[in-house]
Amino acid sequence: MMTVELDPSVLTGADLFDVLDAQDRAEVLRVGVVRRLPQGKRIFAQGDPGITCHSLLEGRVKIVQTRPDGAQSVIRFIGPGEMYGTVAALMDMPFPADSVAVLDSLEIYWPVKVMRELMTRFPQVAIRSAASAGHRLFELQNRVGELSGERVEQRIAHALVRLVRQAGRRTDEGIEIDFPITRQELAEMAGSTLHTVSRTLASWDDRGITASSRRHIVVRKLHVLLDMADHGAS
Amino acid sequence: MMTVELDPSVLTGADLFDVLDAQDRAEVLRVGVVRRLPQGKRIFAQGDPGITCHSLLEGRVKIVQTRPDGAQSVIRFIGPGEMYGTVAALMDMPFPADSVAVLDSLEIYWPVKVMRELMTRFPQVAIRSAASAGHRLFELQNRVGELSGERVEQRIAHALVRLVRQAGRRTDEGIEIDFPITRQELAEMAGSTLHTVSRTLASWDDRGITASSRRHIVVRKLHVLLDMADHGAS
DNA sequence: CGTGACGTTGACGAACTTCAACTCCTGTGG
DNA sequence: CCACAGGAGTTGAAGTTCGTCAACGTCACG
Repeated sequence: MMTVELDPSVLTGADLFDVLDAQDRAEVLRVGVVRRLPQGKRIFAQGDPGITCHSLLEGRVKIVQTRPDGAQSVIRFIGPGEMYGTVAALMDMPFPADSVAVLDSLEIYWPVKVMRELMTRFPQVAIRSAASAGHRLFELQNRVGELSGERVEQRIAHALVRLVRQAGRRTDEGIEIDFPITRQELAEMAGSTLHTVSRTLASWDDRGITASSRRHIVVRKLHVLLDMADHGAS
Repeated sequence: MMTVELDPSVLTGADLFDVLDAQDRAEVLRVGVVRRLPQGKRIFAQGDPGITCHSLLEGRVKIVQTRPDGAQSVIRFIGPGEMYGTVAALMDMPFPADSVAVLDSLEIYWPVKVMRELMTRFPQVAIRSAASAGHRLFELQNRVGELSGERVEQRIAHALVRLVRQAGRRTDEGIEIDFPITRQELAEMAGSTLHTVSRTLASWDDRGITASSRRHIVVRKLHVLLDMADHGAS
């Protein structure tokens, strides 16, 4: 494992730590371990004991659940500044899903024991962490609602809207998803198959709603997507 | 609104408060409002500002999400001793779903301001609350996985297993769901329709797996149900 | 004893998945 | 620099699951 030189500013964007001043951030950094994650690297595995809390510094990580029959679903994508694995670790439970780097990435992690100390010393960190868990709770509640009633096209629209919010970058072509994503992954977000996603994107491309290519999606007409997401209007 | 005479022991079963001694529990009770909930009463509505934290003392409450097209999904059922509405309130957000009493029930609630004070004075209450939110997070994550790949029968099996764990009562006939539940509600838990649930239960009844009647379900062969839930074996 | 809410059952077909065969990139090693 | 291997994507056709429509039972309660 290599050690990487970093100055405290790398934690600036992190939800959990931007409430701290530079000195405290330096302290938080000092007690964590920074490491590179090559693309495809599995950071932790579903079922492993949750003994580490992670925060992404650069790149992109996906959280994937595998079911007994082997089918996978993408629970969420993690961007720079987001924490993951934290809830399981703090609750002393096994990780409920795998986490995999989808890009060459950089993370910092702490043994849960250390994170607990940090949270005691810096209660704002604990509060932020709880708030983030709360938001995820609501988001999952919405997803349960979506998955249990909506048609596939609508669910794919929802998934894509979510990606736009989380990883959308404005360009003159429209809003671009800023990391490479496959149809398979989009299917695993929407609870569908890569075939159906492929057909759906093809149709949206035809209608000028999106412009998609290999592992790359640009949303050209977000309003249409939003419409589909909550009316189901085609 | 009527006031109800209660002694502190009513909070004994409550996850959140059984860490407190009798005196502290009495204090917690004193600052809350106890009220009866007739069957069908809506306690709070999706979109309402979350300004109250609730705990069920007796009866049964369902948390239901309504989507723009009018379709509903049952997010969870609340039993005695469970909290609800708390996460939204503490996060100062609108309630993300309706809550409705499915039986004549009894609840206690606190303005969120008061709950925050209680949590400051009794940090164990805050810790319990966070742990409970964490468990719900994992449960929802699993449900997302289930809803996005599994076949209907398997999803209904999951829903029923969940009900057994939460509201199962051993009888000599098998394990009985201890509150009245309609096929419609089971369908809304499993992301299906009352028709499919009706057919599925009929088939299970034939095979001796369950014994269902009007708003009433007894599970006779839990192992078969568990098998179906995670193998998909029929 | 009538009026709703709840439940059942059959027929039908749309929506998707599954299967299969092909194409097109992209990176790698000879 | 080219060949080729494997990942990613496309597209048609076949097959199934399940939702939808419709009509009818039945239980509970006033």
